[in-house]
Amino acid sequence: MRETASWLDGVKPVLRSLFLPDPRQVAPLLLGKVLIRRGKDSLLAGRIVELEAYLGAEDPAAHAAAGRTARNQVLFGPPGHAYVYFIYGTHYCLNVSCMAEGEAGCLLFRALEPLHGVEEMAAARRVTKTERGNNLLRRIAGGPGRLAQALGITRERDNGKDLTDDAGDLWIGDDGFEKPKVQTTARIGITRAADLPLRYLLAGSPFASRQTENTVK
DNA sequence: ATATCGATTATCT
DNA sequence: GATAATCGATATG
Repeated sequence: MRETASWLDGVKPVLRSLFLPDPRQVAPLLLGKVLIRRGKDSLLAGRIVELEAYLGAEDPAAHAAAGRTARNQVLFGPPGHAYVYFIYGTHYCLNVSCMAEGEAGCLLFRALEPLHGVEEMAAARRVTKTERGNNLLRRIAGGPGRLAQALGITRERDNGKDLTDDAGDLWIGDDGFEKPKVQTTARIGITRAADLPLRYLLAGSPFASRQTENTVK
């Protein structure tokens, strides 16, 4: 208990105003911040090393492209809130809403560097310790579906949560990490507007979802 | 190392 | 009825 409490010393929740601009402006500011999940007796945390921007009506790849629906309504709400969707019948993905109410930009969390609660996250992911070096760590949260599973994120539990509220159980903190060098590439895994350079990486991070396709555009 | 494929369901056409 | 912002397994060089 004392262990986990002390880990959060000096970690302050980010301000909602961080999420007010266009997600393309927010992404470089959000890289290097820490995503935190609090359980009853656990603290899970990882540094944000990979994000993708999704825009509004002008972005055919965005869930908001066709306007407001039951699924995507959080995107049209105030900034700094969790939009969680279920995909391929198997995976959850976490986004944070950006821009003012009524505008639907967001950022998809694509990879974390595990920082705290590694054993618990590994167990949730069912990865074993037989692998060496960063391979195990990368398999814990190196991908949008993986990081959601590592932190136990589901739509039912987390959709709509305020990620700037450190009294909640899912929030984003600033631990004073240096301003990161940012690398930009095309987005991954989409068919529409696949060429836009809207994927943002903490440059050189070994914890990104993929090590190839990381060329600077 | 890269390529291809199946899983499995909420959501939208 | 088709699709999807993924992942892990399997096959192949």
